[in-house]
Amino acid sequence: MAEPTAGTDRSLTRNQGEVLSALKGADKPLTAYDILGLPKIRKAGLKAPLTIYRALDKLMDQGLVHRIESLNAFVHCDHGPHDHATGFLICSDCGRTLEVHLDDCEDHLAGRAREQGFAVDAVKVEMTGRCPDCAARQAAQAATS
Amino acid sequence: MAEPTAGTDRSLTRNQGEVLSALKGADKPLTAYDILGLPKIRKAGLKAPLTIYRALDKLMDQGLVHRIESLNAFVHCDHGPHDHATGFLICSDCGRTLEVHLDDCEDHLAGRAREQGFAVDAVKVEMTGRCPDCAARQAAQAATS
DNA sequence: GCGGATAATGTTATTATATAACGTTTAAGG
DNA sequence: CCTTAAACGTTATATAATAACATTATCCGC
Ligand SMILES: [Zn+2]
Ligand SMILES: [Zn+2]
Ligand SMILES: [Zn+2]
Ligand SMILES: [Zn+2]
Repeated sequence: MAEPTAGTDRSLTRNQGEVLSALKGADKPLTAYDILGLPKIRKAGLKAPLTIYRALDKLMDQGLVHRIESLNAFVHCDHGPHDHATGFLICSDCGRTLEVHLDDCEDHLAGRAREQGFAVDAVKVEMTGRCPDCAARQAAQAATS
Repeated sequence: MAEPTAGTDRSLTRNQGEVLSALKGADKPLTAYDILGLPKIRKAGLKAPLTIYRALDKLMDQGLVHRIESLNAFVHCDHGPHDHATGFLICSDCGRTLEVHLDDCEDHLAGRAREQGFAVDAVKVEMTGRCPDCAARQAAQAATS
């Protein structure tokens, strides 16, 4: 094997491709069991949870998929390959998420950790709230009442 | 009831007190089932998962306990009642965690969200790495070999 | 192409985490 | 005392993730 460096797009296996495609086709994060339940996935012959989890693990290794901890769900990465960490905005109303770059904020956070003698490997940021669409809808409903 | 404002220390029920005490006595985050398995907890008569989860929910409402999403575990809050968000440093070696204030970094993150039209309710930050003790131990072992 | 190594997959069972449903008890307030 | 809401007990169930082990596919040097 060409021993790809982290993040390289080594060609995907069939299972990995199916799972990635499923996530790309979704408009919000899917749990492993959500994916498992998709007709396309069943038709492709993927029928055990472990099959899904294994594919997800590899996709995450390659940075093509992220895990949203607070949802136990997975989402396709819509950024290019990124070295610095990203955060997620999670709409508690519609369930959709938005990935945002952290840039210098990551350094800020890691610095706070270093003050404590802590060597940081990975930073995860998840913010819950309302997306523009849902916020607008709520405002409209409030005006009506 | 005195209708306490968020974060006030309304007196705890027996179950809540037992669970909080268990978390205070631990040196790292415990899962609900970790708590359920503690002799003290069993002796106190708490024996169903739901009993633990209910107590944890109330304790989190009061800001006395935090949930670590990436561990599915819970930890006693060792800060005073805090309005701004906090983050957690998680040692991937020993499993211990350290709570850190986010202060202005929270504003920074929320600002990033607002740029996207997103109204943020809550910010969760979890950083994985090695704590000072484990980093030192690793360094010592590396020197020996 | 052959042979050995490595990675991916299939299959079944099991563990771990969390909630639903429903009835009972407890505590507060008029 | 009576009402009401919160907390609790109990059982069953839903959801999320991994263990164990056999099998197949792929890569690579020969
Ligand atoms: Zn990404
Ligand atoms: Zn929304
Ligand atoms: Zn805290
Ligand atoms: Zn440590």
